[in-house]
Amino acid sequence: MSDNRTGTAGGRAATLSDVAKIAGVSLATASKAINGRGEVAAATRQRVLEAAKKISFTPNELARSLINGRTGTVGLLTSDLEGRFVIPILMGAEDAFGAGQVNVFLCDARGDAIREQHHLNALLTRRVDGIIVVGRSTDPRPSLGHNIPVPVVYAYAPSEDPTDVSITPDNRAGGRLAVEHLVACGRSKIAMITGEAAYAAAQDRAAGVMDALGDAGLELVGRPMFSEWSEHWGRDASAMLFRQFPDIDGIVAGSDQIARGVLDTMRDLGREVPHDVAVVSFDNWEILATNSRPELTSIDANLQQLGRMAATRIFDAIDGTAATPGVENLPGRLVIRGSTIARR
Amino acid sequence: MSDNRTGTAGGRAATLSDVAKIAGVSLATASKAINGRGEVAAATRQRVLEAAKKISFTPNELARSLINGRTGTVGLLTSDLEGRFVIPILMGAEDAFGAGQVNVFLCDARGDAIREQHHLNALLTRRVDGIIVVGRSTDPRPSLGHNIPVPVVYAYAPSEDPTDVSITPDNRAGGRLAVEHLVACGRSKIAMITGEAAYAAAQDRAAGVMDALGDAGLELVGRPMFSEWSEHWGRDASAMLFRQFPDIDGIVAGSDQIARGVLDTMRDLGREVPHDVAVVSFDNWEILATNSRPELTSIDANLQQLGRMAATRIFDAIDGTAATPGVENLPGRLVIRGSTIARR
DNA sequence: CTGTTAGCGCTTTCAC
DNA sequence: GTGAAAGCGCTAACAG
Repeated sequence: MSDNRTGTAGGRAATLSDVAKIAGVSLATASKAINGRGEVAAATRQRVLEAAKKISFTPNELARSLINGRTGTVGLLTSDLEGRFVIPILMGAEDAFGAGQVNVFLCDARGDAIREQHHLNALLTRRVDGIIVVGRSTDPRPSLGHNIPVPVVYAYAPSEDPTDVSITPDNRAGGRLAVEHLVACGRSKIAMITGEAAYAAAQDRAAGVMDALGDAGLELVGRPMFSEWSEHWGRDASAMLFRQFPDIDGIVAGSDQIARGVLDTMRDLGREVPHDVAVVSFDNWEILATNSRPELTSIDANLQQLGRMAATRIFDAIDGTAATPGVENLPGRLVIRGSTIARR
Repeated sequence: MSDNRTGTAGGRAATLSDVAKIAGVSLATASKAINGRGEVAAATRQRVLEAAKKISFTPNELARSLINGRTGTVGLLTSDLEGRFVIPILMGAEDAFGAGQVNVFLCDARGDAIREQHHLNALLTRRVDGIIVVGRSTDPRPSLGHNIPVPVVYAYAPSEDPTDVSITPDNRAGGRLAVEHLVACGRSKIAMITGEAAYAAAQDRAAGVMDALGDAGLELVGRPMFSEWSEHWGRDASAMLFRQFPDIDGIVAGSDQIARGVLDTMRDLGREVPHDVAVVSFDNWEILATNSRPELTSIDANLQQLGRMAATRIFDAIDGTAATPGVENLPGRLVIRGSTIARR
């Protein structure tokens, strides 16, 4: 049953010339037959394919890559330890490339510049066709520079260098979306509880909230409350807020985690969500958003699409279609659940 | 400033023969100098290195791999969509290999056997040195078979085939750990709320709980409650449970999510945690465990170590040290927080 | 239609 | 010490 030189462990892997020998043709013909290229007689092709199957020949992509200068691999360089952003982006990229067409090297730099450099070198040495850099916040990050021989796209965290290609969520538009939805739900006393003021995401979302409130002829109740991106802060801030402004009827939470905290406090305070207070948040992290009471209306950043777009940019750049440099802002989408509109 | 053939985009990448030409030496000498091999005169080596730097030469790993038969890459084949398990495992593997030494292809099969096969082929074609298969539950999964020319290790989900090498969390030991801790905290009326009975994780943890209760001369209050792995179920089940057995003083939750639900209900019922009821759960998913009131005592599966071990097994296999086939159970560790011992 | 030949970029004997 | 030459596995002209 077992051939003397199958592809199985132990013996060296079958090569194209093994196939050619067995099929009784030349190397070139075997190559053409296997790749469906050139004009090969049907019978010959058949013979070659059979030989290949017999010794379970697997073409060596390394050798191919060496010739055509393309490896069909892409590096994903990330500092997103939790994998919360990077996984959807990776999936989007795989989708865009086509499963199995392109493979992705995932490198976790753990927020360490030296480790990042190591990984970058390794990727270049492996001759990846392109690199997607995924940051862990939407704050601009240092550019890898322009000495990189392959296209680079920055996803989630844009590059500080405006001549790089970056794609990042449009948090300002997201902020607008949140408020417009609350207003559409008949709310007019709206407050905002969000994460650390140092984060661009916090600032951008707040700016969008302000924009939309202005457009609706409303004013924010109190000031945007910036602190931790945590449930604890959501609980504490909302307690504080309602002590001062008992008539609030809508809250924009800077993240699903914060919103979870807000819901807790509403419960403690005997305020019913969404009847008394409607809550909308950001991230649409399903594990948090769909397990609360009620479930959270949240703004999804469309990360999978972000990944697809990043992959497409890489592709275009490889094909010579230079992508327009600069930061592209990808709008999010509102996912409506029970925290703004009661289920029946 | 810019050289005519730097490694920058546009011109073709610098090759070793470019370096050799500039340094005025032969290809062979340049190779030796760059790799610190053979006896090369110090002055010559210096000259070569300078030439390399000048044109920013990056060795082509493909060519090297083609020669020595090793690529320094490993495939991580997963069906864990959320990345909750796979990311720590990936990090552990990177640690074991050494950052930048080995790169990891992350392939998401999305629970689809066909996609998995595609990815597997792609990995083999790329000549990875080994494959780590990461399942999304601890239930045994189908083997990839033994026709694979590189070592394969199954992590998290073991292979159904006992002649494969698998590493999986020891959930039974985890169940013991949970009960032993509750008992140490002085609890004796212990109940269990967990996820779907069809999951090995649910069964194994329950078995461990029973073991430890027996050892302590105790009996479980009621029967283990199996259903969804969700906060909702945690809330509902605990409400039901306390209606029937009001004197429960300890609960083992099958996951942090379930525990979160339990905490919610305790709050609604006016039971204080941990004073009236102590709660211990599984997964130690920090985002859930550290944001609840009180924070959750939880059993961490040591996934990062799991990844390290998987990587080590791969290494050993590559080096010819065949790993012992079979399933290895990795014990978890108890992380104590406020849900079992009150903070002061 | 098929085979011969020349590489892709690099390492590695083995002479000099 | 250094270099010439062979070859990793494959593709791409070009002849036959």
